[in-house]
Amino acid sequence: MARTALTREEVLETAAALVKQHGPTALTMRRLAAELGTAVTSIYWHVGNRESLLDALVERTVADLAAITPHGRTPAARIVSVARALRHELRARPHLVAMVHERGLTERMFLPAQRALAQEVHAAGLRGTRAAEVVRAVQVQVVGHVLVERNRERSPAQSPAETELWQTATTDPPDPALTRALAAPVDPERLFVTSVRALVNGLLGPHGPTPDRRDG
Amino acid sequence: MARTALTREEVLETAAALVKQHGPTALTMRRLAAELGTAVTSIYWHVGNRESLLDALVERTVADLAAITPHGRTPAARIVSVARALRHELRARPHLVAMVHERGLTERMFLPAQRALAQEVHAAGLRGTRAAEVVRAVQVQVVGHVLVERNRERSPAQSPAETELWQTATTDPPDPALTRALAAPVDPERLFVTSVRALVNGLLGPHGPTPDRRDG
DNA sequence: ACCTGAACACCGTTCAAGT
DNA sequence: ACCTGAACACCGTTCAAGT
Repeated sequence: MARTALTREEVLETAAALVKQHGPTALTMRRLAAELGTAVTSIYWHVGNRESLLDALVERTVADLAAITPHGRTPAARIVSVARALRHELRARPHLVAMVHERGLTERMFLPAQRALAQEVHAAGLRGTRAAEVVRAVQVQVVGHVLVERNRERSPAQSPAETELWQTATTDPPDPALTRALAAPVDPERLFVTSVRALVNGLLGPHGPTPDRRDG
Repeated sequence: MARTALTREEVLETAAALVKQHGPTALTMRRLAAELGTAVTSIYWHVGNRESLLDALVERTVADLAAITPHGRTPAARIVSVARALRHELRARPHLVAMVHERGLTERMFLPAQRALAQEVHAAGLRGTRAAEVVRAVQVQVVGHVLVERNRERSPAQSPAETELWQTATTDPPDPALTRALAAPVDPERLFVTSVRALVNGLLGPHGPTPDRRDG
């Protein structure tokens, strides 16, 4: 009843498919073996153990991330376009990105984008440590947004809902319209673009970062 | 060999201690039982199962989060102070915060801070949906930073290091000082304050959010 | 070089039985 | 009302044995 020879590539492919469809918890060695039609222990010969199998999947994801090219006229617009593209790519593979994050390889994954951002910040006239700060601020902004967004999506029914919580506030709200707006659902794309634009304006604009003062 | 009567409170306390010291994976029902000096199955009577035990721990963390009060003179400074305090609180209990995040209760946990931010944004003269957008942008900014920071700390030795990656760049870097700065280690506190300040300036300042245009 | 089943030490959970 | 041990169906991993 021998099947065609098992390859490391085949193991990785099937494992990746399992993760994409049902999340990382669904990737058990026994289930993977069943999917492949082999004995559980054969997998060990090809990939070592579960941990290094996951490592390999993560490595793959990092490599998969397509190169991102900026679009737009001004440096600010081009930076925002990189941020948007980045967000899009990350959201296309949530499970695998989460695994990259858990393994602390987010930095690695972001390198191509970082290069693109660096070029734009340079074009905007910033140099040295100040320029680096802008690159990093944008990078953190993007990763942070994606992580928070994903979190929000995974749990659409908060209990109690924000609405309810705001209604039970002890102090009267200063602005009913604000209260209503905070109780309403979020448009993540919109919030994302608004935030990135504000951050970039704040960093590139006349009020830019003040490297020497630390007090709030 | 009967010990004093087991209480739900005692179970939660011991479970929380285990998580704080060794992370959530260390919290197995058998280990918890050993720590408590009872049979594994006794725990089930008090907390149902592992899942609802974790739920209870998360609920506790949300409740534990101390009320945060703004400091400073201008609304912008007061917003930044809330952001810093928030970051500090979150970083004090990383494992539990991660669990709150995984369970999608980040929103809930942030409500007190959200109220404080709302008041400051109101004081800064913003109203309605625009004000709400600022509150949310700052909130995401803080959570995002904390998540990314924690990720960076958990894996101090990136392989290959950023330095190495930048050195192997195919295109010549436009700014050697920028390249050097990006290869150097990050000061997270500094990056955080710079980013929040820039975001707040960008949102409250003259270039504020433009709610109707969506193009980058 | 590659694959296998048996075995080990773990899990979370259920359940009938105790007091 | 509270606690217990036995049992079940899972894990990841090791290892001696096969070809």
